[in-house]
Amino acid sequence: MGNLTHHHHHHPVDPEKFQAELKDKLNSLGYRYTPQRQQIVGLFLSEEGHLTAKEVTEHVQQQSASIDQATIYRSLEFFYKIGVLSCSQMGGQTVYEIAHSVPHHHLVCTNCDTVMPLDDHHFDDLVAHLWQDHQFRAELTHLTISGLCGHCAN
Amino acid sequence: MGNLTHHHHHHPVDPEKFQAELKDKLNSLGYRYTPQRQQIVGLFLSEEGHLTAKEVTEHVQQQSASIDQATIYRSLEFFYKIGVLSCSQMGGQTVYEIAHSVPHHHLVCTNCDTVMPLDDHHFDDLVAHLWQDHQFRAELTHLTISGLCGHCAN
DNA sequence: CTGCGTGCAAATATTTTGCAAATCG
DNA sequence: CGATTTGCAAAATATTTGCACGCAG
Repeated sequence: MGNLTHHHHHHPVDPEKFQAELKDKLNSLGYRYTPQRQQIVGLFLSEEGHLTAKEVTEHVQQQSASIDQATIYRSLEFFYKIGVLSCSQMGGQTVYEIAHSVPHHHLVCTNCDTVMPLDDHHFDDLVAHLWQDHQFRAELTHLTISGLCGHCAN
Repeated sequence: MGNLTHHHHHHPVDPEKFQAELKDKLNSLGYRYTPQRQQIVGLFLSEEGHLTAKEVTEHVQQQSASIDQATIYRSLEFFYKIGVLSCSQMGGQTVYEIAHSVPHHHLVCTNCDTVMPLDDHHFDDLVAHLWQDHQFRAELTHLTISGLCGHCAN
């Protein structure tokens, strides 16, 4: 199980603004935005990729504080439930990332482990076919497709 | 994590012939076709679906003998390596099934947990688009698509 | 008989849970 | 203050490994 590199791309969100709004959101729901939670969300904002629970733990504990594993797990689950993080399966591992409003998928290069986001619209035809041919109402969220990226395919 | 029901469809292979040929294949490679391995393969032939290591253990141990967990894990890995079983991820779980020569995928109903096989050709257009638009050479093997089956969608 | 494979037990890895103490609002 | 969260420790779950014995070929 190799460690995953991530495709960084500049995000439109301002981290500080995001965190401030998130704090308000949590507070208005009766939840708290603790330093631990801030640190975890901060990590996802700076990394802008998908991280496993283990990776989150490593990054966060290396940064400074010693946040307990259990806290990491509970926080990831918490943020997933309230829709701040999304969760998917990549190579048998559960990975989390900031939840985008637009559904998207991932292309993973089996050679260099680069992960590229893939827009949802690529699956429109497939979804239509599945409905027509199989009466199957596909819910395509966070599909992961393996293969060779342009760089490694040549 | 609900337990998975499977879509049974009659297989073109004769279980006894399959097992006999498999024995020959293993022997010619210097491997042995032990009762434990026979039982495991027999299970996959009769179930004709995907099973987790845990499910294999339950079925096999319930059948008669008490095969050790470790043996199950080692056998699944063994059969995967020599190409008799294929392996994929479904809902975060590793599942195995008899390796078919024709690549195929799965539709999983999130309501009734039914699993339906899906032919590879549905993805031809997608693969072509990924290559054209993203220079990505997709290796589509064992994709799992969630959604509602015809029965549950209505 | 030879070495591949199994059972057993223990190690390792991953995730979850109970509970008392800490702390955010 | 009071409910939410955290840390800690222990439990539950999942998978792997070492080793001596058993058995298929």
